[in-house]
Amino acid sequence: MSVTEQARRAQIVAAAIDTIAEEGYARASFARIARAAGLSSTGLISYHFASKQDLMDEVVHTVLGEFGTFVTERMNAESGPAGELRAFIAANIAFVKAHRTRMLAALAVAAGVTAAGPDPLLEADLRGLAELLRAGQRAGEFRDFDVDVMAVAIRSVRDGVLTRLSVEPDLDLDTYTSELVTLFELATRGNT
Amino acid sequence: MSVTEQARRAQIVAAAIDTIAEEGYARASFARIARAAGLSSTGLISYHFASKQDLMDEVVHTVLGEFGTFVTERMNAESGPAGELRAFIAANIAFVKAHRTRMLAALAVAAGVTAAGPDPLLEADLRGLAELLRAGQRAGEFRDFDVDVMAVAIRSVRDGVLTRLSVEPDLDLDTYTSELVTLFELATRGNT
Amino acid sequence: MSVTEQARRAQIVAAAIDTIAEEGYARASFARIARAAGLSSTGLISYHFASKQDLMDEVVHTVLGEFGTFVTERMNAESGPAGELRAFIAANIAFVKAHRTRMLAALAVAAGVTAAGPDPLLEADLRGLAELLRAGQRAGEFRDFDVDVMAVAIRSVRDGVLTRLSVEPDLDLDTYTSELVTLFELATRGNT
Amino acid sequence: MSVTEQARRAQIVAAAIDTIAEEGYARASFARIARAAGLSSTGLISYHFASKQDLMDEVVHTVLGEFGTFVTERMNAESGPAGELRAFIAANIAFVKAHRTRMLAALAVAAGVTAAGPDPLLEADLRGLAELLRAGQRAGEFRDFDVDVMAVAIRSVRDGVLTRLSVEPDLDLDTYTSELVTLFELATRGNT
DNA sequence: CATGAATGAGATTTCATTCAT
DNA sequence: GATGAATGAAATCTCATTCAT
Repeated sequence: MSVTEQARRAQIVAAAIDTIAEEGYARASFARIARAAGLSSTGLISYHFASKQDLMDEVVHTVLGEFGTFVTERMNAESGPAGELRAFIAANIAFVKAHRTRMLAALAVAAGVTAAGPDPLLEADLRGLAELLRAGQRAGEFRDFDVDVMAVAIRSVRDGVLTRLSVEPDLDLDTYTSELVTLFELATRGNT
Repeated sequence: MSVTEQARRAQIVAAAIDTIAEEGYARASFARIARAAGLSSTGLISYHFASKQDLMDEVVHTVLGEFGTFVTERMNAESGPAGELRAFIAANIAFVKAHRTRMLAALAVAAGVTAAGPDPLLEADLRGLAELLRAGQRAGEFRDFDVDVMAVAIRSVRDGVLTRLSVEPDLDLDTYTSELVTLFELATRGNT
Repeated sequence: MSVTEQARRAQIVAAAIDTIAEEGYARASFARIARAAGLSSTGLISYHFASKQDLMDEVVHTVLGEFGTFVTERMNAESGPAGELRAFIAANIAFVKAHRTRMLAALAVAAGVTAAGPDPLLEADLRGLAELLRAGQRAGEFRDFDVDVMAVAIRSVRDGVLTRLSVEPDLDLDTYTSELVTLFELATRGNT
Repeated sequence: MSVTEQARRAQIVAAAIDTIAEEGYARASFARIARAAGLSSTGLISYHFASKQDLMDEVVHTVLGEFGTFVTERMNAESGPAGELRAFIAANIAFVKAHRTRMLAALAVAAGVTAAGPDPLLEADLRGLAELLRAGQRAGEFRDFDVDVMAVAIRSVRDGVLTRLSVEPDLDLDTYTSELVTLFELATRGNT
């Protein structure tokens, strides 16, 4: 592949990422991507990519490639699993912080997680969860963590299990239940 | 709103849920929903719902309403925040287990979480994470949890933070980093 | 199927026939057919026909249906194979005479015979053949037929064999050679 | 025109013939022809041919040139119109036998005869015609020819007249009717 | 001469929505 | 309330042709 071709592909991929991040995956049509890239025609995208799927594959590959490099570097700086896990989590968030739109675009394509507007019902749920956690802290049953972060974590895991289930339909949900109950018990319990 | 009207709306919402669950959100067009509902025209959907957004709002409202009732009932059976949290987590998964497709449909609309096929890169990531956890268990640094569940949990939280970020762009990611590092340290560390 | 629907389909089929006849099969796009039918959008064609193939199938079916009825009626008026064959040939040409464009459109779709412009080389060929036939008449070897008709017939059979060959690749061409040589010998030889 | 230029044109024409023969005229795009020719760009075709029509003209010219030479040689070996006609018919089929794809490609372009799949309606027609002929043979009205060949011949002439009509719209169809009726009467009648 | 890149028109098809009956 | 028909915009993809290098 020539250097010009590579540059064009990269330019189109970048425009696709921006478009997905700004307008959502569903609205990331060739027309919008071409406009974002300053191309004269959607035909040019078809010229460089065999299909829309091909373009989206490259979007995912590009971002997850950067992401993987970023995370791996930070994990290698640590020794021992516990340190590596700390590094993994921190690096994940650090990458998200630095490349929010890129990462959102990649997940929108690969994991089907799109940036939906704040749904009132889901927000209420989250607030209710935070209140429960705060009550637990006041009662001395929970340690002193950030209740909003914990609420997001709990709900994220719920959603993550659901998504996982669509990939692996035969998941043993009883195991998930007991494991996750234990997980958050350990993560929340007071020091007593 | 008349009884007939309510019944029709419910019928259409049910068909929409089925269609989203079976064909995915992107393919849930009025034509397919009408076919699933046994309606003779897509015009009937437009007659009963102001717009597609309106229908989708009702889809979310319906399922999350059922979900809320289900979870709240199980939480009320417990007393004390710790018990309620356990009940919350267990009830979440129990509902998912019982109403997988309904819940997937609701999340597809509300949270933009669609059932994407298993992306090779993401699967590899998950396996790598599981291996790290297993290594930590062998080294005695981690307790004896199910590594697959924990890996899903960790990644889910990463994705959840990202999604949260698109709703609340000014999230304090440094707090998230330290809180989540602590969360998973407590959740994974050995008994020593 | 409602009467309105039938009428619309018939109107679209008629417009398709006209368009194919006037502009050729290759140029008979939905846009041109819609324009010919006075429709507001190509979407209406897609609304009434599942695909372009579906429309074209109906074009063929419609015309060949009319054609079949026409020919069969005239053949039934005769008794005995020789009379029926005469009726068949005459009816064929009579139908072509009356419904030239319809028949051309049907053949364009079904048999891949499109109205090509007069190619100089093919025209020269035809003239050469006519001259040969005229020479034979002058020499008394051939009977007194219309040389242009005979030339068209001979060439048509050649093309027909070729087309047939693409449908039935294992055709026994040696049989075809001897049979056709005999056929045209009988058809052309003088009365001596 | 330089030798190189001639070679390139010939190469492209050959690739066009192959592509038309293998994929059909409608699918013989510059992209496919370039690929078949092993060219790196469709631009090269445009460089050597003024337009697609120009290329197709050369396709026809090339094949019909070879064809003409082949047929003329065999006709010259005969003396007298009747022998020449025999030679013409035999040579036509012999060329078709030897260069089926080339000839099909040329006719696809020049005469609009493309290799269409076997249309059920047309096949039924042909079988009906063959049965009529066989009935005539059994009744002693027809001589002992191959009914399939005769059926193909009769239908080919009908199609040929139709095609002819699109080139020469003022054809005298009454003459055609009587001439063709006579032609096939002579070609089919029994020896009585 | 050859190449790869670019162009813009045009293809079929799907879609949410509107409207007369 | 329900139906079928119609609308027009927008989608992806293919195409012949042009042009700078």
